[in-house]
Amino acid sequence: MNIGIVSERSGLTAKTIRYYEDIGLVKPLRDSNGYRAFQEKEIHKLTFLSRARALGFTIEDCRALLALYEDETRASADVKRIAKVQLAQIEEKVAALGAMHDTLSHLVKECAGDDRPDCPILEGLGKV
Amino acid sequence: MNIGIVSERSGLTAKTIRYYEDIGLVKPLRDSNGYRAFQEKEIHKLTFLSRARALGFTIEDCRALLALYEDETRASADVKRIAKVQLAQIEEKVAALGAMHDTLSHLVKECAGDDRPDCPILEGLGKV
DNA sequence: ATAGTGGTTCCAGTAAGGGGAAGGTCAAGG
DNA sequence: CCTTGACCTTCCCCTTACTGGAACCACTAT
Repeated sequence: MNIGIVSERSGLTAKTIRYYEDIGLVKPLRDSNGYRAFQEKEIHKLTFLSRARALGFTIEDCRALLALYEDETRASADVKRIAKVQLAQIEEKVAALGAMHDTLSHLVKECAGDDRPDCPILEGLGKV
Repeated sequence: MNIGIVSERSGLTAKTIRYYEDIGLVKPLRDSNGYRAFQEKEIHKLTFLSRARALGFTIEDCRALLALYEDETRASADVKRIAKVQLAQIEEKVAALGAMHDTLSHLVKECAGDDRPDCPILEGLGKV
């Protein structure tokens, strides 16, 4: 599978995919013509990367998560430990998003959608 | 209020706060000694930036959201429109995080935490 | 054969900061 | 009064995670 298809299916640009190869996140094979030859497994990894990056996980977070996916000889105790750390991070993110969601949707509700300039966004956005 | 306090309260580093001033996200006053003098309102903005950035919103997303907060002459119709776009983004993020959470917590559950190398993470992580 | 599309590498630039130097400022203690 | 230490300032370069563009090679189609 060529990089164009992979780009389409994973949601990453070809540029980004090449970059991810550079830094060792994926290691596609090569065809005799020099083209990268991706397999299904690579698509899954890249799709995951696409999502995780959009959610604010760093490349190194992603590397840790992919290592779980990758390492055939892993001990499940390690997997469990790493996964738990990431789970905690995810839960924090969900909570923060939830708070932002509440604030914004409250705002949307309160805002009559008219031309008055007194939307109550101010009180909620950055509450400590 | 000096930058150190603001850093502590907002969760951003002093460096980042100065950078945000550079790019026009905040405009603290200055004391006669040249120190930045922040007000409560600035803390709220910075706290919000801290959270939003950690969740993968771009600076430009944040700028749009802060514009709502900032613009005293805004029409609530505009506010509502922008807020709705952001709400949709947030909902997507929550859904994606939810999927990652399910996958990982499933993994944590399935993984006995022993030394067997067959953790079932593979099937879930990058499902298209 | 030639155009067009899509692949390759490489080099340079951007975004969003971080590290650290060189120096000014303030409060406390001797 | 002076110094010490913590905190502030600007400036410049470094890093991360890409993005754009040039120059060139490969496959397909007319």
